[in-house]
Amino acid sequence: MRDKRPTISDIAKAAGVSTGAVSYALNGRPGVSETTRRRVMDIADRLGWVPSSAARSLSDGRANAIGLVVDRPARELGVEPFFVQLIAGIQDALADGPTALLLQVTDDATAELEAYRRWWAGRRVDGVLLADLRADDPRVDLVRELGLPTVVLAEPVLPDLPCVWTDDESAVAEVVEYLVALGHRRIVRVAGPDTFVHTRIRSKAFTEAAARLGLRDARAVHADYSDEAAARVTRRVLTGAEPPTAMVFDNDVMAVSALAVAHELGIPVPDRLSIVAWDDSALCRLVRPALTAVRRPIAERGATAVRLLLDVIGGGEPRHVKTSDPELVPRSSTGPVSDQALSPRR
Amino acid sequence: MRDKRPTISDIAKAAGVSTGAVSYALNGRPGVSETTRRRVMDIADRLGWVPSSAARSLSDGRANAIGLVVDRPARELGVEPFFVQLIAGIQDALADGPTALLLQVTDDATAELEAYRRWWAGRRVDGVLLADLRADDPRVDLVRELGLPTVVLAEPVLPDLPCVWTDDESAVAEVVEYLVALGHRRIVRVAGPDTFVHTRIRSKAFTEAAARLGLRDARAVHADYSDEAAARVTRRVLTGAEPPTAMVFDNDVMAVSALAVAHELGIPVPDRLSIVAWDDSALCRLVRPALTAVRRPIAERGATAVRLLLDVIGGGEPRHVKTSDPELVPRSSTGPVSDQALSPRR
DNA sequence: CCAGGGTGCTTAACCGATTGACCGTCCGAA
DNA sequence: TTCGGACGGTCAATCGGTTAAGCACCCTGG
Repeated sequence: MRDKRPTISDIAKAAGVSTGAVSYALNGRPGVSETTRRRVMDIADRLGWVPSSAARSLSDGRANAIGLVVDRPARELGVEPFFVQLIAGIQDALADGPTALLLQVTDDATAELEAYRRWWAGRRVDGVLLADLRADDPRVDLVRELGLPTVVLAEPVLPDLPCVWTDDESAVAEVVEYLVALGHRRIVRVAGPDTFVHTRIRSKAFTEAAARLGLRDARAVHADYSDEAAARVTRRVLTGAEPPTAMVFDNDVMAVSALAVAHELGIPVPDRLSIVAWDDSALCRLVRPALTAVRRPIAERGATAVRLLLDVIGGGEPRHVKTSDPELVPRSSTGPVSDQALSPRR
Repeated sequence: MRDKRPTISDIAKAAGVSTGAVSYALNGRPGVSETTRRRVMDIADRLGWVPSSAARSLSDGRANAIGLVVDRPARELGVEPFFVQLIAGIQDALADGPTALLLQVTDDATAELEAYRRWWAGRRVDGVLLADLRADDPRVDLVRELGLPTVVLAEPVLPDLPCVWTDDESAVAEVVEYLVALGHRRIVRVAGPDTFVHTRIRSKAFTEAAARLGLRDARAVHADYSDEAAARVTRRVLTGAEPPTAMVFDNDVMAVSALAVAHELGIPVPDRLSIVAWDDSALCRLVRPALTAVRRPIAERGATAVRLLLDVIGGGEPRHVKTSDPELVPRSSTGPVSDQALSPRR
């Protein structure tokens, strides 16, 4: 069976006009009569014509695709719903346009840089999305150097690149206030790596909120988002001197992992330990006790980022956009401080 | 700043030869001297040249991309690690080639068909991967009609399309034997929708294994992979007459959901109920008790499928490929039947 | 000395679409 | 009657590669 994907010259032949006329007709540009336009469009429809993206790219210089590189070990990826939700949101914004999503999953920062370079030089994408911004992120320099249209999923820390962000700061404050209202004073935050911009921002907000509320025993420790690291850290914290009565985790996986550790140590949740997860997910809903979590509008963020990127690609001004605010979803893993938890055990 | 992405004509100018010569040189074809070739390649390197994928596609007819449509509601997606693992495997096989992955996430079967049509007609992809095969799947007819190179992630039920599959049948048998060895006789399987080919295959294997081992009380009920449906079904089954002592779930989310239900009903796991999950994941590892699960080589399957697809695109013969076998990973959610569980409560 | 055959390169057509330049035809106005 | 536009097209260049065909040049053998 021969390839029967029609081209405009097939249409031109069928309509008895030149390919130029067909192009004008199909793109709704002046230069052809209404009669001819209708005839051409009917034929195109009948033949199931779809413009060759390669040909179009070549002549108008647009790839009609945007790129996303997910730089995270596959194992971790499977667990965390973050990227999947992000991608769902991206697709939502892309759904009825001609633009496609090019995805690369890698576990190597150099490969990520290389991907951007290849995509841009090979004209495969018109722009890219940058997730998980780090301090002094080399990707930022790269996209600047390349002149590659970019939208960054991060707080507006870069003046020249458009950022799409969620107000984590106030959410952190809200969580701390919520815990304090429940009577907690010894709160430990298990943060992600300090290299991430959002980690620093949350840390700063955490420290400030603690100071404002007069908590002297609030502190942060770092882990790498994995359940193993979280388990290690949690065990150390809970078996150390002056164990906290509440812990806040920077993702859902670590929180669930901590839940298991508490279970092993015979520490009842929430009676002697309250747990809050960052990023809500089915994971949080499904475990027992179900986890209190901060739900961020991740899909919305992806969609917003795409719209902004398409705008920038189209020549729009780069600007920062804030999404709707995170929401604290209280479930069964948080509760008032019990007398038992407050009294130092001996 | 002007666009500085170089083309072969930039290279040609710099090297003092024609673009044709440059093309021969860069593609390792005869027709240029070794000296010229080296000079051209050095210049290309220095300029950071990458071939324009559009131009290449246009002249050789290859898009250098493959497509994957994920047709699943975003909510569900976030939970199940299946697709993410699949994508990770796909990327692995794609990593050092020129081929990219085009991803579409949708929750609408018609949109999926439309995507294949558009991608193929628009020459955006050279081939596609089909996941979650259903009985009488309309996608199969479509790819046949289009002549679109395809690899199906399913048991080899289609003679003309290459399939990449995992031996679920023997895994089902293994699970049943394992449970029977622990003393279980009343086993309920909570399956996915019967429209999926793999559901039917597992169901058949389950029935056969039960018959072979003389279980009269083995039965299957259907759910839709969601935690809600699983909770509903599990509650009904566990509170009904002759509740099972073991349940096997078709994915991890449903198994975790059942764990929560058992917890609520005060049914200890594994003392009075054993639970087995299909598809291992961090979810299974992190909950307490940790779930016994059947681990399938999902990433391997994705990688194998890609290699097969690239082969088919390159003109290779379509053939069926079996991946390595699933593996039963025993954890704490399964155990011997207790006397308590066997005695009908009254 | 010349035919024959590699080398090593250039030329030009081609892939499928877009688009500026150009060109008949017809109509209305002067 | 003739000139000027508007209308409705065609033509050809262009995007960045690939590749068949052609063409100098040099070496070799007879």
